[in-house]
Amino acid sequence: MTRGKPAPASASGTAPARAAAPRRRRASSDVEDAILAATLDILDEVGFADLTVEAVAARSGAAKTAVYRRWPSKVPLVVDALTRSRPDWPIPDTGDLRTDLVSLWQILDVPGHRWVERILPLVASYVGPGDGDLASLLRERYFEPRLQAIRVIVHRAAARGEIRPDADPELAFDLLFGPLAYRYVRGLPPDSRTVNQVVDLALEGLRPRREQG
Amino acid sequence: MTRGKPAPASASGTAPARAAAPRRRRASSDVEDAILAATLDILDEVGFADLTVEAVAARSGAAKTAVYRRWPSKVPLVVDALTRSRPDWPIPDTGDLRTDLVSLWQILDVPGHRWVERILPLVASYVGPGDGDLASLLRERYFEPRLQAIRVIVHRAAARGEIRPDADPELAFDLLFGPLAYRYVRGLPPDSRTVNQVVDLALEGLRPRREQG
Amino acid sequence: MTRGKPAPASASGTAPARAAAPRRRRASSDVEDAILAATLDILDEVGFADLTVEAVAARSGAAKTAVYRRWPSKVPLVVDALTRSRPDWPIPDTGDLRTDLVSLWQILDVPGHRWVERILPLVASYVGPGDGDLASLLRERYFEPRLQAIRVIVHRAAARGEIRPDADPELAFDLLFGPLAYRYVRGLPPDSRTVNQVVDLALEGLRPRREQG
Amino acid sequence: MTRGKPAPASASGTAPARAAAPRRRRASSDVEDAILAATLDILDEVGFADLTVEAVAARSGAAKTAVYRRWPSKVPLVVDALTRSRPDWPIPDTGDLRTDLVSLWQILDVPGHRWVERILPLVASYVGPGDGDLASLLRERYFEPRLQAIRVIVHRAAARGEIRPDADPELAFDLLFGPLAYRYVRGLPPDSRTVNQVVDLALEGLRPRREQG
DNA sequence: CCATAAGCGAGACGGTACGTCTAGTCTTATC
DNA sequence: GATAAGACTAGACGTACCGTCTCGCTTATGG
Repeated sequence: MTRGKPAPASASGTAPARAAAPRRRRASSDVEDAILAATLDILDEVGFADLTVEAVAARSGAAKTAVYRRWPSKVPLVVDALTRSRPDWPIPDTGDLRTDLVSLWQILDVPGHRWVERILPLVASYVGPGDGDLASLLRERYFEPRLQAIRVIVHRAAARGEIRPDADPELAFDLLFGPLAYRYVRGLPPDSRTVNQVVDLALEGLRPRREQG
Repeated sequence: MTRGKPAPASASGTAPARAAAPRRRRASSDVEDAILAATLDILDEVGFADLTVEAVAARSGAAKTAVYRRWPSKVPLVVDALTRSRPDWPIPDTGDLRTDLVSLWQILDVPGHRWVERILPLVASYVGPGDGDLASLLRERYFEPRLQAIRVIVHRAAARGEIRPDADPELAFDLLFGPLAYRYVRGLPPDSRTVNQVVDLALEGLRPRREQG
Repeated sequence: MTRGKPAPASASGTAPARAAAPRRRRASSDVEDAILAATLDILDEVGFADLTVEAVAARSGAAKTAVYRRWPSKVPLVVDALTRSRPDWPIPDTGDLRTDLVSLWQILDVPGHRWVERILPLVASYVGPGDGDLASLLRERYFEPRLQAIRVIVHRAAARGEIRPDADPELAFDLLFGPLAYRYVRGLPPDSRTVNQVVDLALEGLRPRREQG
Repeated sequence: MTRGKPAPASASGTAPARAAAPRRRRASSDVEDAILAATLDILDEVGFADLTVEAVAARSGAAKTAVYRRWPSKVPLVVDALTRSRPDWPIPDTGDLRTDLVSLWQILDVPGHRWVERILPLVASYVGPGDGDLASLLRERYFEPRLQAIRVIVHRAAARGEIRPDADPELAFDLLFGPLAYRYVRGLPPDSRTVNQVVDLALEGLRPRREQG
């Protein structure tokens, strides 16, 4: 038999009798925005592990169907929500490589940025090699903009003669973001002093100054 | 938690941009016929319980809207589909009451008739006392023609002196169709032998012959 | 990725530290009884078509899992609920066939009997030929006891010489229950007058009285 | 609503009547070993996200109870399984800091080592600040041995005069493991060339060669 | 004869319920 | 007393349809 509420069973089918129900329907992009906003809210409140699609739907006022129509499951939804907005942060250009790198991290790792730097690496670790499309999305929306910022910063520094011309920005990227992300993993979130130290080491290495003389 | 494909990232949605096929539109009666035909097809294939309006729309090539514009729900749709055609079957007139009744059943309960006698009683049981209009439709289109046939047959038999003049055709109707419909309910569809026996009993009762001598 | 609430994450696994939750668990047969009772309640309230497994679980205080562990879906559940109790009604023995048959129907079709005679034929019509086990259950629990009652009544009547000795009880069964069930289908529930008429006709047929003289 | 198989009609339930197999009982440590072994097997097969306690119990032949008696949930179980064995790997001592660091990573990140370096950082990211005991376990069993190895290596290098005496081993640790773990997160597992480059950069920084001349 | 309104296919919308899966708890009977 | 087995409550999962509602197009109709 039928699920849901049955029809009012009005006649055989001769009388149309539109009863003019008050239910409203939102535009598609409104629904999408509401879902993504609810996702970010819930991420903030309970974290990634305890976020459920059910709760996202309820919070956003959308039907579960509306969520699943757009995202096949939780991980792509969260990735999309966290990386939706175009990167609008500026690439630091202070004239000094060290200051640029410190500034970049400070710009990115802020509460107002929804803790993206904190949550997304965790989410990323759920993406296996089989999820090609999702991996691409992550690369394009998350890693690539950050990598690009490093490229610009490193390129400028090389132009200034601060570093050797053939320095690899991708390694610089890993060397900056890797240790700081690792600090979150270790349960010791990096403070500004740590960021400075990491940048220093990334820049200067462990060798004593005396060898350089 | 499985991963899965990411959203197509539908670009916020300014341009709907339906390009697609050159949509055709059919005449209203064509749509109606297609829907009813699809309903009967699907009834044959999966039965009443598993028939869905969604499938009817898909099969008929109509939009769900087009179905709901005409019928408020599944039950009225099925009733309409099953009883649409005017009763074009002949009322048997063999000169013998017993033969008339057996013939009547044989005329009605044929595969080509879409098993109406089998399915419709089930559908009818879904119609509650609150569904006045639908109940009326059922009565007019299904029960009344059959009852009328019995009336004619019984009247002729009474005129021939085969039965007592005050015999109630409505009871005769229940007494013929009831047991045979019940056989379907019991999972033991009546064969022609059973039909004969039912008619015999309906006609002669259980009394021993000796009382009649 | 875990579903549901995460563990309180107490320690590594050295400390069990059971927090002594107040949740209680019931014995298996209690759960079964609660589910069946809830099923009957809901059947009474909303009818078969609108009964949902979800509601049964909620009403009974059981988890949906507990329902599905025992019954694969709604139809078997309802059949089981409606036919669970052993038939404890007496087989009438008034010394008169006609009175026995009328009494039998009056005994069965009572409100206190949860309208079994009304609902179960509808439910039965959902059981297809493929549902062998369910059809068997129906036969054993519903049809067979009624058929057996007819057998006893008819046998006694034959012994008394009221009817001919070779009268077929199964046909008598169809001839009594069929028309009355059909009356429900037609939306005209039988009153006691109708029951009397059906029994009379089943017994005496439509033959004119003159043959009896 | 689909039909389906009826319930086995379990006879109201007076007699439980467990016949079954003659259950054997294993020693406690056997059970523990079996559970941990099953955990590692399943981790290899389906990864952390899709590992379930249910599957671990089934694979190990233990009851779920036996698992929950020892570990409160999946994360502690996995942490325990991955870090159970005492660190038996040697701390490299080649006389060269660079070679020591490369060797250390090669020793740790081997397939036979159950991909601990790959999986555990992911698992660790599930451990929140509230999970004090679990965080301690992680630190003691995973991070501390690796940190200690770095301490030894760095200390030796400082003694040899390879690096300045006040170099911070903890930063060296983050600078070595962070970027490599980050490579897994980015979906680009580090090959030996990458390990070399990371070590080089960690050691020499981005400074132009001219300063060294 | 052309404008306009009704009806069309398409399909997303908020929902309900489905039947499945796993979590973590608790009972039972066995050893 | 600890065990294996497994039923229990709880609740999220992802799917199927429900009946409603835009949305542009197409085609009759009526001014």
